[in-house]
Amino acid sequence: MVSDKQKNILNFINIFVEKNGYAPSVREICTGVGLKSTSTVQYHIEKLINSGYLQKNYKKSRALTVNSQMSKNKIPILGEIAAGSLLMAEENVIGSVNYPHAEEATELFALSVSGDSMIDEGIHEKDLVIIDKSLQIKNGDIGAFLINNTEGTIKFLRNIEGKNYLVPANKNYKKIQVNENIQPIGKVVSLIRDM
Amino acid sequence: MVSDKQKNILNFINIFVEKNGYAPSVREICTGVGLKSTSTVQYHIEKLINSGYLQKNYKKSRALTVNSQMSKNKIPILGEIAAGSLLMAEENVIGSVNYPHAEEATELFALSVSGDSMIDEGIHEKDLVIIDKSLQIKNGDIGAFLINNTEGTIKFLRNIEGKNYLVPANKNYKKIQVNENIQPIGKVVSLIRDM
DNA sequence: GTTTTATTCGAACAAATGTGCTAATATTAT
DNA sequence: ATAATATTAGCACATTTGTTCGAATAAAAC
Repeated sequence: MVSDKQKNILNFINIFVEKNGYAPSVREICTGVGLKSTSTVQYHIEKLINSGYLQKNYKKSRALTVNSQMSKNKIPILGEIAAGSLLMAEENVIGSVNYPHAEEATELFALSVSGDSMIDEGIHEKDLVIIDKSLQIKNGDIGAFLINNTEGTIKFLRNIEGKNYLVPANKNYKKIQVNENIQPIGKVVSLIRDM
Repeated sequence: MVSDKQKNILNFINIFVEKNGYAPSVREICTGVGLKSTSTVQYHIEKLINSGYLQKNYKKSRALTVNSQMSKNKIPILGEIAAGSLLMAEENVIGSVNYPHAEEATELFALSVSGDSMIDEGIHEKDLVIIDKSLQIKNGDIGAFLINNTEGTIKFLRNIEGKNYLVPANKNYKKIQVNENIQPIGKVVSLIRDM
């Protein structure tokens, strides 16, 4: 739907806004992405608007706004992980949350905790955990895992006598040995609880 | 240092940015705050810049940025509450954190949790709790309290047989009856944990 | 190959916008 | 009252900036 050049422009705008606190002018985008004509930039901006990535205010300068889904510091909240569905599929997004530390929001998402299997670690039901897909889950880390392509869960990953286990922080639950039905999603990097 | 009109202008800019995603032009500020001359606005803008409230980029349109301390969604993190000191005194601010739900940042601040007296509620040492000074702490709420003007603490407030107690969520600690040495700071409304 | 579509450029225009200058008025200090 | 300071206004000017039109080039489809 959007070409590389358009992604390039969107990215430039994002970085510009992040750095300067206001959007670039058409001509600043020109030099920023290596284009010589303002109308070429207009052309791409219109495409980005039609694709829903940008918003504009007619005839106002620097009145570009990047739509929230792809703006920095804002990451999607996923609902229950549906069977076989792609994790980041849009139909699973039930909201979004600002997350100040996010540099690259693409690797991050939030998941609402269901169940009490991590209660002893102070992770409650309804808490929001931030998951970084780009970070490998190491021994001792808390990670998000997908079981049988059906169920999402938050657990400790622990290596015991050479074997990997998903270990809950609740005596009422048992640890599960990692097998081919369990795939890692990402490392839990943060927790947000509203009261 | 800054006059009412200048605060008025700063507030207008803040709201405008919040609403539109980009800063207002000089003439938009004119009509927004009820001034008829662009140079009057320039005059006030320069004052606000000299006072450190605003930043500007010379000859660029809509290139105003509100300095972070007074921008929305950003609230101060306080360190240990020093004896007798005013809670929000600047010397106690050790950082700041973005908090998406903040409408009026003035009533909110963040406190780093020390100790494990609320461990059974999943509130750990080093967690960041967001406190709303404008919300009264009611029976059953978790609140922040100042004891003997010296020590800050997070506890449940519970009314037992007509008397108010600060109740920890940890069997190793005892509840404390509320007396004149204990003053409420605000209600704990959120928790952030980085791992 | 031809046609269609996507992308780029150049130039010109009108509007929006920041700035500079001078003067008038209001407020405060002495 | 007088002087100093703060605030406001009006106007003109130079740039910046978004927009538009036509045409050239590149890429993709047929």
